[in-house]
Amino acid sequence: MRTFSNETPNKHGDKATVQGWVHSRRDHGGLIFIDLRDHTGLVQLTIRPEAKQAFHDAQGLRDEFVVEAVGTVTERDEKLKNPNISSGDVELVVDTIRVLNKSEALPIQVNTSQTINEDSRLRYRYLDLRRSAMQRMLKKRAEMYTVMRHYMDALDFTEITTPIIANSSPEGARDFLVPSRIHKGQFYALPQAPQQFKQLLMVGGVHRYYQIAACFRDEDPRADRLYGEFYQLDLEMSFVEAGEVVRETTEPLIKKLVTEFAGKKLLSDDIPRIPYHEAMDRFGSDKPDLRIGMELNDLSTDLKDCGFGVFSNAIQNGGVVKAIVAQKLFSRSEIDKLTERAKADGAGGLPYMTVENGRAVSSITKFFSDQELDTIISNLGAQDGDTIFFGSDVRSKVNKVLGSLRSHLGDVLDLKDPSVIALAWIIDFPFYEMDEKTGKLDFGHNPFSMPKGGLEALESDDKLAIVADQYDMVMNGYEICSGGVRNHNPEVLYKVFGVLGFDEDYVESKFGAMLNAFKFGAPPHAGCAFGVDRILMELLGEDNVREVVAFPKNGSGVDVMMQSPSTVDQQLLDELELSHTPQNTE
RNA sequence: GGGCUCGUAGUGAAGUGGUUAUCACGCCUCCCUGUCACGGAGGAGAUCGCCGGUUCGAACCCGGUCGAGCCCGCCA
Repeated sequence: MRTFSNETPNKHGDKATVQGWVHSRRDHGGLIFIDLRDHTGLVQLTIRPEAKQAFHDAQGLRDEFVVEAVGTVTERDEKLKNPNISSGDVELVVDTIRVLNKSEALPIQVNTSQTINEDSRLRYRYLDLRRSAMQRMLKKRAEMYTVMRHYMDALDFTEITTPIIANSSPEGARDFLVPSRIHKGQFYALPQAPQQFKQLLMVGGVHRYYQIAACFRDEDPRADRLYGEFYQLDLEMSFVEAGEVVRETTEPLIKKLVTEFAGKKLLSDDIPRIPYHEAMDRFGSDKPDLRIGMELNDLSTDLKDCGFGVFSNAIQNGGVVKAIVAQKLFSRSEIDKLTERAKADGAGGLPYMTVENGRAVSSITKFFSDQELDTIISNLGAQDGDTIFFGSDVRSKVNKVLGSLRSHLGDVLDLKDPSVIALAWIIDFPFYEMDEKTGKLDFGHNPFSMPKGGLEALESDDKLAIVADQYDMVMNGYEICSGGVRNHNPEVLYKVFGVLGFDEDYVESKFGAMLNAFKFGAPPHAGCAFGVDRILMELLGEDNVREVVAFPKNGSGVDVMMQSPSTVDQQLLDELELSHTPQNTE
């Protein structure tokens, strides 16, 4: 029993039984219309007074009552057809109606197009999910999973689930801990990623592994980052090099998702590989949105002797002067707002020039020679009607400020075409990075990646020059995939941690299983993991990941519907020998 | 932990110092035989997040607090 689905069209004169929710009721006194909704959409029920009992019953119906109606499918008169719903050519003239369940007045309306506060939507997510947009989203996620599974299966990948109750890992994000009842004082942890398990599968002779894996991280969320748990298409391959993962396995899949699954256009069919440092220099970001032009240009050489102290001093102190060109003249107040943003990112200010009649116009042009001004315009290729924004400081700060400004201007100038997907690989990440505050060396990215050059590279003096055999994919400014050629050599793994001052005992205590495994014939292997929530968000044109998840936590890590986290029974705490300091007990 | 923005009937919004806080949707009652966001008449529903202060007078100004969203930190 179902409503009017596209697969089984109902014809004029058919008897039909339909079940669903009352989407809206239009009571004309002597004639009642009900829009009945189920997962396939809407159908109009027409209840005439001749069907005496049904008419009486229909008068008592309210929004979101669950009902079953029996009647006759009837072709509507031409002028009564409703092109807005798929079953709009017909209606069900009802004989009998049965209320399967009633509904109280709703806290949030299902049949409305007005925006509803996210807090209310999440509190009543089961009502929110009844809305067609959310139904569509759930279907699309399932469809995406199917595309992924078919693709991986066809490439001889084996789907293997790895433990959810696992071990705390010392590097990376904050863990969710799970206390052990049997082993007092000890803890499991929910995995941040199946990283170690999948590498152990490679050692275990699994040729190609994948799973759509739940990952758990206790870090503060963002619009593009869920709190607590998220899903990755996690894959790993043995006896391969980077190219086989990147070109032969993941690129065809992601292109298929962009074009066939999402119906969007690729900015370019060839997916560029951009070294990390080049990305930072050109875009001020390691996850650039390539739909936006406006690359960062280095003017340090041209302006090192200029009369503008802010610039020349920055350059003399080892910094840089860079600029981006926006194709718009901004108002004073717009400039002020942009300046505020730049300052929030750490800039001292936001110098700018406009281009009018081929000449630079600005309150600061007086500090520059005519030749310098001409050089600025010609090197940037700036045209009349453009605004040039400058950044001057140490390279990393200029990149950050102008990179952030570039992305923002991409929104302001409407340069992010939602029908276009721009992909890029960012490669050659620094293996180690210097913490600017503490001056200490730390991992730049994934410590399990193979350093390019292996043991030899690790012994070089310039640790910051060591590059990881690692590749991240960027989609429209979001990191959607991270992968690498793994370090399968125990000697190199000891050394990787040794550079940071960790001795062999430490490495063995934290990664003993993997180290041991690598001593028994670990095959070379490589892989990656796609963030499926983020991919779905971008492919569905959403700007918040919570929109593509059935039951997300809110921005404070709270499930306002289920009211988790929550306190637990004392007995449970006693069994685990856990105690806690009570918060104010109201 | 920090910054910015916000908090007004069930929902979404208006109201920037002055009688009884406005509107739309929803809800309740009545009328209505072709609507599809049906229409019409009437009605109920708000301690303006909470606490304190300034003022003759506060939804509005100030301080604090709680909650939400976005961002920074954080996210190998």
